[in-house]
Amino acid sequence: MKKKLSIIDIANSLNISKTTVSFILNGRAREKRISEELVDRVLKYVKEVGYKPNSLAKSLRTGKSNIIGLLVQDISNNFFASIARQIEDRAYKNGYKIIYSSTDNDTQKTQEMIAMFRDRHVDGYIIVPPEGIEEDISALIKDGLPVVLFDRYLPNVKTDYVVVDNLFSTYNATRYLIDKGRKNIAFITFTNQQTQMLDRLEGYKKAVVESKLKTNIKEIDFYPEEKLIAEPILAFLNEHKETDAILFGNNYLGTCGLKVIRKLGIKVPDQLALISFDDTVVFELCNPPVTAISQPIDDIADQVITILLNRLNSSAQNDPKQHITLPTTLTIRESTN
Amino acid sequence: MKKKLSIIDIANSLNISKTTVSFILNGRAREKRISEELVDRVLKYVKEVGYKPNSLAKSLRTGKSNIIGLLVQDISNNFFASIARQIEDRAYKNGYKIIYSSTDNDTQKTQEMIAMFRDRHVDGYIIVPPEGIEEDISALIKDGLPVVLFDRYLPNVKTDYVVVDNLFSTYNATRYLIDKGRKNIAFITFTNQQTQMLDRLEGYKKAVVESKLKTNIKEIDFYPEEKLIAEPILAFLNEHKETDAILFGNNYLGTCGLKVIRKLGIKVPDQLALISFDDTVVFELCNPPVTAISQPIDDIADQVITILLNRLNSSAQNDPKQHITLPTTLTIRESTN
DNA sequence: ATGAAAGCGCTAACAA
DNA sequence: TTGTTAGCGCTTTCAT
Repeated sequence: MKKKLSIIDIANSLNISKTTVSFILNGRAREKRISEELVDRVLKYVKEVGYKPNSLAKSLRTGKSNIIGLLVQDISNNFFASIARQIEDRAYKNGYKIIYSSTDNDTQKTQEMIAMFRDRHVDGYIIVPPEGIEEDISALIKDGLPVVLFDRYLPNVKTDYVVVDNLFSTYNATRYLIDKGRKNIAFITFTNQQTQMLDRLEGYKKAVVESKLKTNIKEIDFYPEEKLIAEPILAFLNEHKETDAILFGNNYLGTCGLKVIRKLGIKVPDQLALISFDDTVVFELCNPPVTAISQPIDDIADQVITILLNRLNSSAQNDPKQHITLPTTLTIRESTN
Repeated sequence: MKKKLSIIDIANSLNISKTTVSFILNGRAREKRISEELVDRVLKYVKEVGYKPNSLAKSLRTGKSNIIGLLVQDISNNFFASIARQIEDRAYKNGYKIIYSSTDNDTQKTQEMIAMFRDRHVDGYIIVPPEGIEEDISALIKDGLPVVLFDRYLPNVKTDYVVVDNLFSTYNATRYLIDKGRKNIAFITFTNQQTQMLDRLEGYKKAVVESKLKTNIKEIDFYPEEKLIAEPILAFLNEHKETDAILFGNNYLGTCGLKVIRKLGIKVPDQLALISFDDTVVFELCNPPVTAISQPIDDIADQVITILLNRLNSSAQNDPKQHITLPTTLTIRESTN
C-alpha cells in the first residue's frame, strides 16, 4: 500500500516550494511568470510519479467541490434515468461529478438529501421538486447556490427551470382522441398539486370542454408500489364501462394501466383508445403499441446542465432566471386507431 | 447568506474547547467522562443553532468519506437502475452516500472513474467490471480498499462478488425450449469474455449438445447504440430462416431483438419461440409476452451492500472473500408456448 | 520569478 | 474532566 503523494512531496523532490507547484498545477504559471523550463520539469515529474491533488483538501480550501447534486423522483424510472444519464455525461466532461438520489416524491427524504448535499458542499443542484419543498429550495437560493429545476417548477420560487409544454401536450392529445370520434375520454392522474400534473389536467379539460364533452378524471394517490396504483385503476375501469378512451398522466400510470387493461382483456383500441404521457420502450413494443406524448429527453437534459454549468462559471451568476418550455411530440401508434 | 458555523463557534459560544465539542458530537463523551450536564448543554445548543459539522474537513482529517462508489454498466438500463436504487437506499440508511457512474463497458472510462473515486477518497467500491480492468481493481484491493463486484466477476482478482447461476439458467431455459420441441435454437450474445456471458453461453451449449442438436451462436459487438445491435440481429434472422427459437443473452439484446422481430412480422411463438435473460416490464407487456430468466434483483442488491457494509465496519475486513451465487427463475410466458 | 506561512474545519494525541 | 495544539493537503496573500 504505497503512501499517497502530496504536493509537498513533489515540491521537496524537485527542491522548490509547494506554492510554485500549486501555481503550475492550476495553470497560473504564466500569470505568475514561472519559467517554461520549470513548468515542464514539474509537469513531467508529476505525470511520472502519478501525483493527483487531493480534491478533498482542495475543496476544503476553496469551498468548491466540483460536485453537482441531482435529485430525481425515481432513478429507476426510464424517463429520469435517461435524463440523469445525459446530465452525468455532460457534467463529467466539464469536470463535475454527480451525486444523485431518488426522492420518491417524499418531502422529508428530499429535505434530508438536500441537507446531505449541503453538507458535502455541492456546487449546484438539479432537482425534480416534490411538494412542500419550497422553503428548503428558497434557502439554497438565498445562500447563493445555483438550483435548476426540471419536469415541474415551483411557482413561488424564483429560479431556473426546464419543463415541457404540458398543457398543450395533453390538449393536443385529447383533441386527437376527439377527432378520432371518442366521446368518453378519461384522464388518469396523480393526486397532487405539482405544476406538470396540473397543466396536463388543464390541457385535457380544455379540449374536452371545448368539444362539449364530459370530463372524467380519476386521481390516484401516489405510492411507490405498483399494487396501490393498479387497484384504483382497476376499480375505475369497472365503474366506468362507458369510457372509450384514456389519457394517462405519465408513464408510470400508463404502464400500470396497461397491465390492468391486459388483465381485464379489454380490446384496445376497439373498446378503449389509449394515450400515455412519456414514451417508453414498453409503449412501443406492447400490444397494440400505445400512442404516447414523447418528451424531448435529450433536450431537457441538455438545457438543464447547460444552464447549471453557466451559473457555475460565475460569469452568468446573476443573469435573469431562465424558464425553458420545450415542446413534446405525439407519437401515434395503434392504440388510437 | 448566513455564515456557516464551525465547531469553534460552538466552542466559543459555550466557553469550552472545541475538543470537548468534538468528543461530544462524536459520541465519545462517556468514554472521555464528560459531564452529562455539559453534554446536554452542547447538544441542545448545537441543535438550536443548527450546526452541522463540515464533512469535508472531517474526511480530510479522518481519511474516511462515508461515500461508496458505484460503477454499473448503464444506469438507464432497468436491471442496473433497480439494483442501484436498492443499494442507494440501504447505503443511506447506514450513513453512506453513493456516487455513481455508468461505465458503458468502456475500460478507459471506467479507469477514469475509479481514479476520480479514489481522488474523492470513497470508502468502498461496488463495480460491474468491464473487460481489461483487472489491474485497476487489483490496485484498489492492494491498497486495502473494499471492492464488491456483481453481475460478473474477474477470475484473476481475489475479491467479493455476487452473481447469479448463469450457466444453469441458460441450460435450464434451453432445455425448456428443447422440451417444447424446438430444434434450431439460436443464442444471441455479445462478443466478450465476461464471465456472465461466457457462462450463459456454456449453459446453452451444454443443453443443445446434450440433446444432439446443433448450436447456432450469434455474437454481436457491443455498442451503446441501438441501431448497431439491431442490424446484426436482422442480418442473422434473414440468414437463418431455419431458426425456430432464440435465447437472448440479456435484456438489451432481447428488447432490440423484439423490435426487429416485430418489424419483420415473424410470428411468435409459432414460427419462433423466444426467451430472454433478465426480466423487464417490456417482456411482460409485449405481444406475446416473452418468457424470461428473472434475476433476483432485490437479493443481489441486498447481498452486495451487506457485504460491503460489513467490510467497511472493519471487523470483517480480513474475513475470507465471499463469492455469492444466486439462483434465477424462469418466468414462463406465451412466447414459448 | 519563487517562497514562507496562514488558514479552510476537523480529530486526536498529549497535557493539565 | 477539559483544553492546547499539531496536522490532514491544499490555495493564496504577502514578501522577497
